Amino acid sequence: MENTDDYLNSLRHSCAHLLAKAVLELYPGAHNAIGPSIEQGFYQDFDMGSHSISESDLPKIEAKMREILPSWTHFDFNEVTFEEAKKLFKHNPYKIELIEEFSGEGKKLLTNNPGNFLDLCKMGHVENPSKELRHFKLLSTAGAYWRGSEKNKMLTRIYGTCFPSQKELDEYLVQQEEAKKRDHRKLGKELELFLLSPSVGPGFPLYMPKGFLIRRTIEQWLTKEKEKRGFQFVWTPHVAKSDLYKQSGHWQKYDAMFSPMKIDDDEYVLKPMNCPHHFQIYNEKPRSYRDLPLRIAENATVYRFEKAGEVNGLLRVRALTQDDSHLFIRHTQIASEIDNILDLTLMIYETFGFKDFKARISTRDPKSPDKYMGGTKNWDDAEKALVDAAKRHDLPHFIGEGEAAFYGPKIDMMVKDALGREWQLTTCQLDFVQPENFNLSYINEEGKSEKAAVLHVANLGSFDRFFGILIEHYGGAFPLWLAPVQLVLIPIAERHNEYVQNLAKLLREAGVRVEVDNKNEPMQARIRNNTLQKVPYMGIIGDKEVNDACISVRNRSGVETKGVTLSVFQSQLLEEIEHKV
RNA sequence: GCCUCUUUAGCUCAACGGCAGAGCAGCGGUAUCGUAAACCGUCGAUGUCAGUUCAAUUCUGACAAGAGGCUCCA
Repeated sequence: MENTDDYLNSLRHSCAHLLAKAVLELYPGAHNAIGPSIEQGFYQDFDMGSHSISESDLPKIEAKMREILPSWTHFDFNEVTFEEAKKLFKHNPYKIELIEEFSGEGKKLLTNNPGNFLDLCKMGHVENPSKELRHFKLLSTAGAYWRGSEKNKMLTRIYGTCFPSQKELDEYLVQQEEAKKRDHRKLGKELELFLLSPSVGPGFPLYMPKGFLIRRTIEQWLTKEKEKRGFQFVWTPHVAKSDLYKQSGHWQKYDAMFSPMKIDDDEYVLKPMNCPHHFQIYNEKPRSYRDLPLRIAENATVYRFEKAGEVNGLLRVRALTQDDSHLFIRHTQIASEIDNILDLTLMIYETFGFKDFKARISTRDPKSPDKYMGGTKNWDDAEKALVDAAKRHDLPHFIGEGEAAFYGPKIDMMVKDALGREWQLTTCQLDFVQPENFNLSYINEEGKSEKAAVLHVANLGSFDRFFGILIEHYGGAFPLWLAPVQLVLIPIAERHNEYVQNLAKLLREAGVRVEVDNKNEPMQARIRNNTLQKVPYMGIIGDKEVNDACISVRNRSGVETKGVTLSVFQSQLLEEIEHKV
């Protein structure tokens, strides 16, 4: 596995060099910046000088690459000195910046040359590009800031991919096309789940009846599961005084708040998070150690000023509803509470059949320890607690060094959408700072006041993003317990209507979401329509069913079961709903 | 916010510097049918605002909305 990954990386990194050469030949004056191999292919950044390129130029560039390729029989490597390197790349300001940086870090400076194109480069190439690099395709262009910083110049990035064989390349491209069909924005429209209306505003999704039914079903189920685990639910308003966020520090540190508004003589904001509200509830009376852990939960809508270019379907919105909770705990309870949170999270993921996820544990940046508040001992313990918890739960995890918030480390679950982009769902953050800011304390066994620790937890993350991911995960074919319409009854002819209506009433009373499709269309058309709507079950009713008091069942995959007894059918449905499969 | 691209009917797509065309959906009929599309009729559109032009949906610009992307560092 390791070896094939290495080879794929070499292949793609080599291909990025080929792309650089082709673009530089076609567009004199352009400079290549960096061109790494990435998970699904590679990219190469360019400063295009006075030129600009778009996706319509890709075929031309690809043709140039194929023209150059036969002359690339091997890469020549050389180690060069700082002075040599600066001389060799004097025309390219990006390479010069890299040379100076690498040299400053004491790294070796390496160049490669496949024959006619000298580039600064780390190692990792194929042996014979002319033979191995044949199965590539340029995919898209994009703007990308030099080194990812908005302060730098925006470069032109070209994305492409490369595989060892044409078959693998073709399979990848087909798979990408298939993935687009699962896009939650497309399915959301086709299945009438949610709406993004320009009149309401970008990032402010509206849930249609079917979408809201699914969301509410998840919400009700999760609320029950949390109550079983000792969470107490609250409700807090969507607007609060700015001063509240000044006290929490968000006003100073958090950049996604909407502009404040004035009410009477005070300044108010739409709430971007619920923590300070829940802290008010905690502080409403003196707390005893016997009250802890105190678990306050809220399915709370918050408002965040996400950048216009970042807003994306349901995955990044400006009005989102978190399944938020704040756990007020003693420091000795950290490990066990994190265990409980991970247990619940894994139970949720298992219920929905999520398998491809990993945990990211965000820790301090060892280079700048002064950035963090809360005491070294606390941090050491907390980071260890998170890693230990991940290990205890056999979670695939990695450390995000330097990614912790200033107030504490955290553990997040990362999942991928249909197009392979990674999103954070679950988050569990330890916090030692807000207890200081808000004096969140309790009286211990000895009658003395101690500071609580706070765990900020959102198990789904937000209902919105989770729903978006869920739509793509199921490709719109929701399991029975979530399906907005669980069963459609299709009478073959008008004379079967009465039987069907009675049956619908019966099943509805038993708790099944059932509809009757008696539109003036042939049965085949109605089967097709409901299949396209991904209704889990259709019940076909004709003379035979009416006479035998039974039902003919067809599922959305086309599997038919004829002559099913009504009582058997009903209990099968109810059982499937109960088991959430 | 920035880069590139996109915007024609509810949906999917066509055409064109000179009357905007179809399928599906909707609506009105006819047909009442055995497991993924019955038939006939009918309604309906060039994102917004400017500019160029005899003429703009088409060309140009601004705005709006949408898509992909913005360190998985030589």
